[in-house]
Amino acid sequence: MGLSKSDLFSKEHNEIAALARAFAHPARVAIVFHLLETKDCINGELVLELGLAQATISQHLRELKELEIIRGTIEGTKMSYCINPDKWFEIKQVFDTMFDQFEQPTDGDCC
Amino acid sequence: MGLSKSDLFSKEHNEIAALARAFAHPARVAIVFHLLETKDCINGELVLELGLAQATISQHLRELKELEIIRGTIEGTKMSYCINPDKWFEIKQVFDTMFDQFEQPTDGDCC
DNA sequence: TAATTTCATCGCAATATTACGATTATCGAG
DNA sequence: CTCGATAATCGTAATATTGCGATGAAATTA
Repeated sequence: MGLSKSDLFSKEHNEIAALARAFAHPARVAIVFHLLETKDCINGELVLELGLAQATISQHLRELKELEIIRGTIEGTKMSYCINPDKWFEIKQVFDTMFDQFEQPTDGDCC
Repeated sequence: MGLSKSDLFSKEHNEIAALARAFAHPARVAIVFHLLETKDCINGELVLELGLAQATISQHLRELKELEIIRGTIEGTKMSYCINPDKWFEIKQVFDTMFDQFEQPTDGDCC
């Protein structure tokens, strides 16, 4: 069948998966990196930067926006997008916590 | 059309996306968390833990294994999986670097 | 050796994602 | 108000992902 019976999994696991999904496509990674560098951009700029159609980029932007990773404000006839600092730190926190969960197996080698 | 014209994107962006994909499904997140906690587990244990079929979990394990996030060794008729420490730290590094790329917009508010 | 246990793989169905052309809505310029 | 520019949305095709039953392979046990 299809996708994720999300009620099988804990809220935490579902949330991490949802956040990871945001970065699970190179176009969205590229968009985020572009925003990290220029801290201000428009859809059209990205259409030139990446080689994707306007509709496609708009769709990726919407996904990032729905997760509140980015914010957009209308700037005349253009749009200005930027990283949402609060969410950015929240995500960083979530992943940091996960990565720090790992303990080196001091005793023997496990496998 | 379909998926990612991965040659449109930089090697770095593709790699981040591939790593993020590993965590982009709650079942895989749950598996990783289970390994983080018990640092040793078998497929069958996970079938009880999560509510998925044996074949499904085996498939998720394979994806994690292909990315070298986990390793598995044969233990009699069972399998013993564990986190791959080297890869774990590498991934942590990749994400840390990305998250630290963000600079708070000191001057004005951008959007 | 035959039965059992455990996991991987195959093949397929169901669903999600990605991509894009076409259309629509909004704003600024003339 | 009309036109041009810009980005969101719609509809749809192509592709990827998930999930699982059935089957297969390898080791253990009886």
